[in-house]
Amino acid sequence: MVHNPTIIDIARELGISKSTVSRALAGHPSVKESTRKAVQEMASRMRYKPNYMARNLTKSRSRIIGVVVPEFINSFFPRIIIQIQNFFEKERFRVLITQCDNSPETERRNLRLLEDSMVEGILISVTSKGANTDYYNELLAKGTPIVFFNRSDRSVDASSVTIDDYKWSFFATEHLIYMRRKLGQDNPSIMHIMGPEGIGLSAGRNRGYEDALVKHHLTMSPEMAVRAADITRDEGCRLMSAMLDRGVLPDALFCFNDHLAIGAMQAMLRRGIRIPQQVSVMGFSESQSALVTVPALSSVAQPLEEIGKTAAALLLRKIETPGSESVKAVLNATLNIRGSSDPDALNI
Amino acid sequence: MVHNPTIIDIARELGISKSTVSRALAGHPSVKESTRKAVQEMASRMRYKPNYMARNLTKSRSRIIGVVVPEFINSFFPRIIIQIQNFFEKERFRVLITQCDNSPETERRNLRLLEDSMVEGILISVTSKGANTDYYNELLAKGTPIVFFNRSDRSVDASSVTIDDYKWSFFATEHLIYMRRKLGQDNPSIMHIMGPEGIGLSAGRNRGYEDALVKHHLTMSPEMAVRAADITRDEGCRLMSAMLDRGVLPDALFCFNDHLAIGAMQAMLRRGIRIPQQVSVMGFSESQSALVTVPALSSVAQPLEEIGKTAAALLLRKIETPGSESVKAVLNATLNIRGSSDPDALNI
DNA sequence: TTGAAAGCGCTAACAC
DNA sequence: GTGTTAGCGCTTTCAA
Repeated sequence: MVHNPTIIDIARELGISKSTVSRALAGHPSVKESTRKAVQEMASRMRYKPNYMARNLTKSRSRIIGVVVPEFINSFFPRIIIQIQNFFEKERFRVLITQCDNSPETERRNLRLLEDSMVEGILISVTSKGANTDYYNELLAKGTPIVFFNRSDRSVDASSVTIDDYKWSFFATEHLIYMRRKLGQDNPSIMHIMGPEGIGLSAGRNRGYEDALVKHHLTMSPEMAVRAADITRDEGCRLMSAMLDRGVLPDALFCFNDHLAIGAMQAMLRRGIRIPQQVSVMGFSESQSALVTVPALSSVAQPLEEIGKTAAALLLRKIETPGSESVKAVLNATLNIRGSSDPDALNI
Repeated sequence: MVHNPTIIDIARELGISKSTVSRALAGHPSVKESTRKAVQEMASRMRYKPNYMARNLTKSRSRIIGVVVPEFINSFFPRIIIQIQNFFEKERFRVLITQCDNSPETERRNLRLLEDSMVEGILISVTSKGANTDYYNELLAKGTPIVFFNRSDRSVDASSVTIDDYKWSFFATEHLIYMRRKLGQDNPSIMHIMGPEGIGLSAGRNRGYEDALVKHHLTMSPEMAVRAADITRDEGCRLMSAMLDRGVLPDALFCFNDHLAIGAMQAMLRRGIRIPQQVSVMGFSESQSALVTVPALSSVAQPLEEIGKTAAALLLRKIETPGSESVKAVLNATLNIRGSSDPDALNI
């Protein structure tokens, strides 16, 4: 490794002191125009690069922010992360990304890694409800701001950016009811594949489903709401197959997410069940595969860009204004109606 | 922000010098057992955390390695990155991940970011052929090791981890030929949607396709090999539609990647063309959606875990043994035969 | 086995 | 305007 030039080298070369070089480089107003010019020229001539470790040490700042997500195999979190990176690149912060394979233990390890890396703030989507609440609070108490996005820990006093899962789940279910009634089924049976207990969002989405049934005076049979162990395609396939094996065919199906919905669709299509004619299907939080299935999968799309930007902006504010109050931002989602629930959209 | 305890605090508390504390914490053998114990206890009692910026400054190391990928919307790169992170977590390195939206300019910005971050090494999958060769060489000359993975810049003298795109593309094409001949078509027409010129891999995959045709004495009509502008589903759909509009229906289709293949399949299915009965389809580099399409898409699967681990290990070696020679690792891939090319696999 | 002292590269009072 | 000096928190000679 070649020795990188430092401000001392520049100073020596120019016969001035390193403080002046430092000030000149920092654009400090008290530096004479001519010397500033000279310093800058010499700096670029010597290919000088500031040593950010030294700079950060003196300022005792790291200019790093940390991100923790449950996974990044699906495009969901990566799309948000891109926004976060774009935002912080402009602010001259580095972004340290960690993912925890849906494991709360790994999430904890990741938080520790970020803490050890002296990040100035953390953006996190919680992996498992309540598992690391103590750590979030500890970090906050230490003065490290945290902003939750998508999956928040509501028991923690921090900013968050989410959508109203209850509301959109309600709308999604309502849409399914409308579609079946349009076909003349006054009392359609609506099945729901619930998300795992560990995911905080599951409860809200489940309540939305239930309340939609209540509003439309539909009977709520417990066997129609089944709990998923994870949120994969295989699990959706397994649960739907089990239901069909019991000889039950619902009129519509609302799933916690797209992967479960796609698996369930595959299980049905394999048995010759026609979608959406016999069963209307609706997923949640728009996956990449939603447009690949046949028919295309209806889903609730979240404003990923806005989530990322908003969360980043909220975090920056906390970093720059330590005492500032927390904001719970609730963004709007979109109901993307496609062929899996609406016969009129089949050609799309 | 509360003042974090430093080794000075520990030293004062114990009435010893900070050098001793430093040595005790570093596990230096010359420290008396009893003082080492005392220091460690005090350290954990005070919740001491080493300031890595200070430590790195003195050692002039960053313990950060950088990763540059073209995108991480698809699961391909994230799966590799996870391996890289796991590997380097054990080695107590932080991993700085950047993605460049398939833009060579952004790739350059990312490299600069990594350079400014004083990373000790870089793992990169090249976005656009030749665009930043000068920068790679510059970094190498400066002493920053680089390891290419998946998409390498062959003109640069550095380690790389890839698969033999030519070979697997050849096999994939051959498989299509076999399948059509099995159906009695002695001279099947095999269409190829080539990757963009900018992607270095395109050439190798294209040669594999061509040579397979040659080997099997099939005529190679230039109109059967069309160039994709990008590697998206939409582009695949567009190109296939154009082909069909010209009244041409190939017997088989080999695509640069899965997304193009899926788009092309959609274009065909929409017009009632039957896959694999009328047209056999084969993608490349296994996407998440390959199992979601109906029929499921045949594809060439790359050993993502091994790619990640190998690349990480090669980089670490370069970091630890600066002079060590470069290694061009070529890993094995797998032909995943599914319903889109093989009628016998339709039920899978 | 330990302490004193120098220094990693930079910033920021405080002088002049 | 610019130089001097004193750190930021840690490691590492060199002495003792």
